[in-house]
Amino acid sequence: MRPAAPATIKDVARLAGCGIATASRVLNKSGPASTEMRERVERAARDLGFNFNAAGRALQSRKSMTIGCLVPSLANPVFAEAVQGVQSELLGSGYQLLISCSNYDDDADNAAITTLLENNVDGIIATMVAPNRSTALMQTKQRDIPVSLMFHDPIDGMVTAYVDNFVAAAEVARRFAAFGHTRVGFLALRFSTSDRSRNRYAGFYKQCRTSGLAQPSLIEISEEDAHHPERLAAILASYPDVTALFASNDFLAIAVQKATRHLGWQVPQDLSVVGFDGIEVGRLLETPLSTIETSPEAMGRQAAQSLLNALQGLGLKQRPPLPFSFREGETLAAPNPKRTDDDRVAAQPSSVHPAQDQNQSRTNP
Amino acid sequence: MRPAAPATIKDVARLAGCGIATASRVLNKSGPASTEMRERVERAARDLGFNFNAAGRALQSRKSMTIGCLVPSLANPVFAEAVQGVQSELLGSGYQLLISCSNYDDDADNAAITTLLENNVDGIIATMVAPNRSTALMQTKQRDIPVSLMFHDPIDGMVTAYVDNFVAAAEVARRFAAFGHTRVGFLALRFSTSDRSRNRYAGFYKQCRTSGLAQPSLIEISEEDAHHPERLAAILASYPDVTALFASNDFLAIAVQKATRHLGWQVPQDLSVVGFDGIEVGRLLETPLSTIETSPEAMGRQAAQSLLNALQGLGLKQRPPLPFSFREGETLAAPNPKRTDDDRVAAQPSSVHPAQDQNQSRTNP
DNA sequence: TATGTAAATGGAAACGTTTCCAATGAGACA
DNA sequence: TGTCTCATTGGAAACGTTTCCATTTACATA
Repeated sequence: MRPAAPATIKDVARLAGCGIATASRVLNKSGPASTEMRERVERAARDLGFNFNAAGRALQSRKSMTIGCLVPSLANPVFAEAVQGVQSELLGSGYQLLISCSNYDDDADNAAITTLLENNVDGIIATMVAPNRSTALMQTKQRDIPVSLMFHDPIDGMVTAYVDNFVAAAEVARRFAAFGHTRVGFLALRFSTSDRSRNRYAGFYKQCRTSGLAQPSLIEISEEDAHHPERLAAILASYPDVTALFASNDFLAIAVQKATRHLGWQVPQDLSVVGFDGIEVGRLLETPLSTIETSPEAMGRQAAQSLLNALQGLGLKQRPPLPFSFREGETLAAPNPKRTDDDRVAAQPSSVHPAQDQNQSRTNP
Repeated sequence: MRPAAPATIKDVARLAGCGIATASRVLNKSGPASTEMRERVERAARDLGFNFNAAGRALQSRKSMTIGCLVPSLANPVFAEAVQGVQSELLGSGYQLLISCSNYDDDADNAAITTLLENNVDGIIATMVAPNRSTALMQTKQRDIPVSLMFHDPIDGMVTAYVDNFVAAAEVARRFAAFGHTRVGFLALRFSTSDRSRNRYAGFYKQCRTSGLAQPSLIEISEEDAHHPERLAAILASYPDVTALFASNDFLAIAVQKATRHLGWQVPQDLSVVGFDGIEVGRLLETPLSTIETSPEAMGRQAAQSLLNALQGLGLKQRPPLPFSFREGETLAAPNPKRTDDDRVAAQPSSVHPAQDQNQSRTNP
């Protein structure tokens, strides 16, 4: 037998012996109905296994009951957890989650937003490469579709769920100073395309100066470098005077720990490392990672809450930044006075990082 | 000014000076049209910034161009990566991804499937607690909606993208035997609710017997235990004769490494540990994890491919299991002959795991 | 020129829902 | 009994699209 077409509200009305309008009112509890009619309709719906057809509803009500969510990648647990947070916040709300990933690509970002818009999403939650200059995002204003960002610091009056990257990064500089470090560095992966990374550097830089540290070295590396400990080791070796490194995310910080072993350095004796994000695995390392602990899930939840409020007509309101905390870990300590720079330079591998010069760029914020 | 209602195909037709049907044919390239008409319509569409309305389309065509995806949780990178694989495979296909998470809850699983069905998804990709006895999943048959599972071994003729857990786990037993271990254990988190975990144990158990090892100890722990190294340590200490442990996933294996430090044991000298999944962070540990390496992303891709094929009317076909490999790592070695059991027992902390008895259950597959 | 064929085109129905509005009926009050 | 109210109820339009089918047009052939 061929798949029986699902029952429609018409079928329910016919079985209940009433008009379609009445059936709709009963099933939606959206209007008056006698007790008897109510019972007849509900019974009919139950008997037929009736379910609303979302398309019909969406067409008529001009609401898709769907929320679009765009993140760079789900392979990054930070974003995956955020989406998880969004998802769980949306759970009882009746809204469904439409997902898109950009793989950190600006064009893909815009294409994804456009697609979401074509799918009539009622709202959008996004983390993008450049939300401030996304043409696609402009259209949301025109169409009056609320947008709630995640991770981004506030820009252009867009509402966002975030931790204050500037302030958090400054905290790291303060800790470095407290331990007596003077030459420090900032390690970033996608510095040019990540406003978060740039804000972290800015806050770090500012506080370094305030605390009397030397201007921090900005070390930008490629994905390739990050995945090859020996390459990363060579890069690190080319900054022999840096005694503490702030990595713009935990994965980078973990990669640094791994790379230092290639150099025969000890963390934190020879090099202190602090990460950002506070991913769970950082705790499990033999030397637990010192890091800025954030809650991506909370960001997802807050973004979802803001959006739901807006969708209820309560307005889209910016909330204060989410809290972060410094997780002590064991990768931050005072610089080792016994080891001289020469010792460390001597331990450096013979192969020098080929792109070393480019990577030594020291940019001001 | 209030948000301008988006242009409809009617507007396009009017501006192009043709019938709606013609406009539709041109825009969809679904029928004949003169070159001149084609130009007029396309120009009108461009000028109006026309986009199809998904709801109207879905209603008429009875296709939502939407695929539902249900996973236990996105906080687990294994599933997050799988979804990422699904997502990227779907990218150019015109299908959108609707996401749901069950948090490993059977009822939530069924509720989620029902919701997806109500949203008229054209197909479903899922990893569930118990797909074989999901009543909601039955409905997909009735409505002729293709379903493609991920991670599950084949059951009930359902199509699934998976690695052969039984065979992969047997490989671990073989490696244990090759290194000369005789007393081994299997550590599981959600043994009773995870068919994957059970299949891994079954394969492991079988091969242990075949290779002449003692019957492996089945050690089932709670989420709580896994997060508290001292608790896990106490549990491990209660299996003093076990020299090699197969953890049913990498996180557990990493937790074990961490817990052993509480006992003063060295991995792999005092205890060999092998994980399952092959998550990236395993590589970054000071002692890189030995594990069965799989590709969740590939599973997601394959599941999506199968579904897309089915959606094109090519039929839903089971494909052979995806490959896995044994990642050497450094947490598997020969048992240390110098350390006696007594030594190790002596190192065990005084506090004994309270639920120890229950956890010592040794079940046959 | 008349006829036939194929290509191009448009009208209109249908998809499933919500909701406006008019119609019905019952009870209350004078 | 006759009006008036108010609660129920149902008809029908509208949402934006696709597609069947009929009509028109152009052109080639007899």
